[in-house]
Amino acid sequence: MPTLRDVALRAGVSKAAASYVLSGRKTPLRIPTETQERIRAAARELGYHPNALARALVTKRTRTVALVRQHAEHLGVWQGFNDELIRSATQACLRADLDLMLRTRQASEPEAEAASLADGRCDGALVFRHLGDPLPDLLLQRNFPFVQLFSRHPNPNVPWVACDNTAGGRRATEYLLELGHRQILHLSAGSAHSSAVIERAAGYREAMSSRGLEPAIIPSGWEWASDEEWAPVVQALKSTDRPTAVFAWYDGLALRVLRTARALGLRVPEDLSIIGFDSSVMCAQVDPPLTSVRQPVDEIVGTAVERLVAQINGEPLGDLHRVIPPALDVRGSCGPRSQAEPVGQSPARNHGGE
Amino acid sequence: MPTLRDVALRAGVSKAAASYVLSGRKTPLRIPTETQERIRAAARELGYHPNALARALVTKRTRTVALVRQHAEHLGVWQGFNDELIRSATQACLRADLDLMLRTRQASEPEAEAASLADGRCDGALVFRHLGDPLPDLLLQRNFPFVQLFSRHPNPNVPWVACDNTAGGRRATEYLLELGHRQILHLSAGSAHSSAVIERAAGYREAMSSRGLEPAIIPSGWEWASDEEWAPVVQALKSTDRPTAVFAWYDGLALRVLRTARALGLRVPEDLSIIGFDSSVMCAQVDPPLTSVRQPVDEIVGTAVERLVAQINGEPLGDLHRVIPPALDVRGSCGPRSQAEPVGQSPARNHGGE
DNA sequence: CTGAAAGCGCTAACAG
DNA sequence: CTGTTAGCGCTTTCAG
Repeated sequence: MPTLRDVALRAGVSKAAASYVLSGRKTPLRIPTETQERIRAAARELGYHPNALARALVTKRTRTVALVRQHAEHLGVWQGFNDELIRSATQACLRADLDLMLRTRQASEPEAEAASLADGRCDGALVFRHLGDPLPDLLLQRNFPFVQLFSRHPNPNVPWVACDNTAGGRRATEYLLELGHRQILHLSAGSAHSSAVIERAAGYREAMSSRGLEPAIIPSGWEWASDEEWAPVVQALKSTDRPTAVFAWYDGLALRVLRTARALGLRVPEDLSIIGFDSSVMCAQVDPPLTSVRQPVDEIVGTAVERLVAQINGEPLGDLHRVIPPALDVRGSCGPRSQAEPVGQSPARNHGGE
Repeated sequence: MPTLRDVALRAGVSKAAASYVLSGRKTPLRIPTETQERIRAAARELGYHPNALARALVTKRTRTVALVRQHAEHLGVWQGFNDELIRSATQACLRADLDLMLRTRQASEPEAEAASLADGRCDGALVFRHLGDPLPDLLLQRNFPFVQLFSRHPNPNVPWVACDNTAGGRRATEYLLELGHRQILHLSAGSAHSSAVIERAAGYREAMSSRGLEPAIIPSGWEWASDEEWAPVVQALKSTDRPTAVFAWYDGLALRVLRTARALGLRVPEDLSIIGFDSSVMCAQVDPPLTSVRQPVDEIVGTAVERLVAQINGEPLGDLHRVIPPALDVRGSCGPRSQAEPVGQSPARNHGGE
């Protein structure tokens, strides 16, 4: 690989001169156009390309940011969502002229991980971690630029960009309420690993309570849960006073409810309405297409990258936290509460619910 | 950020000594355990972490590999597949103690892209590009370590790891033939952007020809195609001598066929059998679950990473090309040819196909 | 067994 | 306006 020295030698100038014209910054000194051309020609002939390591070592800039996810997520959880996250991050980085690094090497301890993030290879990080993960605080301590994605953080100094999940949960529930449903089951996560889980449930609770309805939450159930773990859901759907609608905290779960409903002989949306969250690509692929609350991933990630760049450039962020409103993508999995069971009392088939 | 000099100073030793014990390599010189401990303590107290840039500048190793995809794929094409690729690459890299870099910054020309890949930040690359992309040849010229994924390459010096797509296409077709189907439509890609497309079609042709059947291929149709572009498929399914089975070159297409079939009032698999390729996560989510040929992504990517590492370490690769056999994941979208139309002649409804 | 010194390839002061 | 010089933080050879 030819180095800057080779180019300088060939062009008959100093390394400094070559560096100036090749790195193409607002040159503080003027070099004759003729000389510039000579240098550029030499570089071209040699197939010269600057060594990014050497350059970064002195400039302290790599034009690379890291995307740090939960290690456990390597397992394939949140399938569609991860895909969208990467796609979105890729595009945002493309716009910002940044490369994206996926941190895969396992660190022994959180401290080591934080330290290694700040090892010079990346200018900053997009952090997508579980609630309670020590990384954000450690990064803050080290003064390393980062923005947390999709989740709030208890420490007010942690910058984050997230969807208004409470509003989303409320919206989903209200949509179901407007359709006449009263027995609405919410499927939440067993261990609340993100503020999203908690907030979506909170939104659900709010909407139910404001109508004087009793919230019903099954806090278990992963999409890939064993049949045993999924049993409470099956049981709920089988019971005589079963819910007429289900709001799942994310699409993967909603999809599983769809399959379970079908297996139980329940028609969707006639017998059971289902609404998910994230509005991932799969929603449009299934039958009926899944109605879902959309987290504007592109906007969230795009905003996060913008703010990360600002932070890297030392610009003040002003407000550290950014809340993006969710939207509702109505598809085909929700319908009015069954005609056979009109809103209110249904003398014929009232199983005592309400 | 504390540097090695700080650690050395604090421990009262030279930078060299500190470097030796902290980089923990098979030390060519022995340092007293007591001194070692002192150095380690100093490092710990200072929260020292080596600067990866400076280290890489001299060692010429970054323990990072790049994943280079087609730029157009930022659009969301091959949705499920991309997801699996990243997940798989992440895991393979984790095993090999490597970080994964997604090259997102757009290069003006192929030469510039090749040059920038070799800018020192990555030790090698996993290349997933369209057929005819100039990158592999350029990388070869530069002697930069890489392995191409999922596709063969006309240049025999390009190392690649791919699925036996011809066998996969044959397998899918034969499975349908065994179920009694004779009018089998193959959905291929308009512009063959990977050897996979071509080979899957070739496998289909082989299987059909060996039974003396006429291949029927619609070479258009992307999943996200406009309705106009999709029209030939709709037309084929509507025609009186419509195919009784469809083999789509990848799952996204198969899923769209499923939706189209449903819209046309065709039952799957009773009226129409559908088989896809890739066996992506979505296959299990739809109803009926999609039968699909599985490309063993983990094995392909895992092998590629292994071989990339070998190449980086300067070990000879032996055979440059690796073919991984596909598997068939039977789910619920294929059934025997309709009872109303028994294999062979169907006096009642013979539309002259065969 | 240890420590000084050279240098990886580049940028950015600073004299000429 | 140029070219020389001094590092960035680390590894590694080579005298002590």
